Amino acid sequence: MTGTGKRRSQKERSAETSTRLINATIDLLHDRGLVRTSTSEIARAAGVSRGALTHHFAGREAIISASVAAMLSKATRDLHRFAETFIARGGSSDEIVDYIWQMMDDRLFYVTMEYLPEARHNPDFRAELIPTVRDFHAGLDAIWTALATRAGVEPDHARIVMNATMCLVRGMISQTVLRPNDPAYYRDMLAFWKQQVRQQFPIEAPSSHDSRLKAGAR
Amino acid sequence: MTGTGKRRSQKERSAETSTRLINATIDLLHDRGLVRTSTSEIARAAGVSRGALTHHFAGREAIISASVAAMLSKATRDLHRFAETFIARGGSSDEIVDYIWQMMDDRLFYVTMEYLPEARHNPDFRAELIPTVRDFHAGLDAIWTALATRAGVEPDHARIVMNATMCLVRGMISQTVLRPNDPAYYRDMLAFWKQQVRQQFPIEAPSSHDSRLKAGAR
DNA sequence: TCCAAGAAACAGACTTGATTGTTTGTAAAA
DNA sequence: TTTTACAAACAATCAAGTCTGTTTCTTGGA
Repeated sequence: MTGTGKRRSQKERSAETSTRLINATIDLLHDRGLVRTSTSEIARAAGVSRGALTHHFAGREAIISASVAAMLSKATRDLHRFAETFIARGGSSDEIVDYIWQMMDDRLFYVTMEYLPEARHNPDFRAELIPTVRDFHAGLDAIWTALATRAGVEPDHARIVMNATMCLVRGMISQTVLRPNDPAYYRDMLAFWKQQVRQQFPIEAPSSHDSRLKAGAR
Repeated sequence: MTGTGKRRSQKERSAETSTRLINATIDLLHDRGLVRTSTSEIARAAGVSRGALTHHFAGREAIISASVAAMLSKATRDLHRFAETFIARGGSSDEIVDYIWQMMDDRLFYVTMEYLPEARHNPDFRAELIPTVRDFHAGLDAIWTALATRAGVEPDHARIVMNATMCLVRGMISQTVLRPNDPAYYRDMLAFWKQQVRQQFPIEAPSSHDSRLKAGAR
């Protein structure tokens, strides 16, 4: 796909296999879970040998950690991109809640649930992740402070609402595991929350943007 | 401890070792995590042989599943006990939120985080848990419908607030993993939430009950 | 420009350690 | 004496790390 021609620089080869391995790792974390994600399975899913994996990553923990960091970095970039357009067009709080749900429901928090226990019990693993998580939250902050400024609300208060939103969504996705196949439940709860948030940021709706995003059907 | 005398019935012996094994399993799930909880470790922590474990439980999955179910059942019993006194004395919504936080922060949701990934990827394991989880939620319902009736609020609306509370707390405890040592953060968020819930149940505070429960310091 | 070392990227076999389920043996209660 | 509760050795599996070998690219001098 990428290298159609025969001759590729080592940097290109290296970068591609790294990416393939990392993508395969995220896929496996999501589809089969951390405990079922062995280095052999990763190599197989990436279409490379196990030797290639050990060449690029020091060990299992290293490739897991790198993959999670890559996923978080991507989410952070997306977040900043969203913040830009959001600020430019003066979006509503509903939009933010919808975006956060979409983002978290699109594998992000499912994968997070996989590695959280490991992060809890493995200090090295946790320490390596915390900076990336901080960056992610900085991205969130950019959006919410914009909303707060526009609504004339204390940034600290906006931050509480932001964090509550994140916690709520985390909890909702956690619940999908033992309460599956109930999209209406999650839709209604998100609707309730959007209404609560609206009350915290009393802004006149600038235009009727299409915020009819549905909570994913699980 | 339990059996000081020498001669005990087989039923007694059996029940005690079972309990010891289950308690040890919960302890290990909480302290070291699911992946680090081997059957040998469980037996060692329970002070019995691995043979005893295999005699009482069909395998690793069985003892994990039984232990989690036991933990949930205990939480459900506690919930019903709380509901009784809560209804009797006409407690406030703040009390409920505090109780839920306490309960979830007292190992319940930390252990839950350990097995959620397994439940997500292992249909048998999940299927065995769902009924117990349902009972647990029925216990919650008892409390919130009492509050709703007293406040003259739609039970369905109370249920949404209840579920949102559970989700929020789940998300908060999830976050403690990658945002540790910040008790003020969790305290403030819980305070914010209590205020939100209060607005949903407009009741005159019957008496100044002592609701100054602190969010656990993590 | 071409051609050798040399280095980097990859492939695959091998070793070791841990863990699970199984099985056989023993003590205690029915 | 028969069954139940427990103990401990055993066998098989599996995954992670290590190591050795092969291919592909890079580099520097003729």
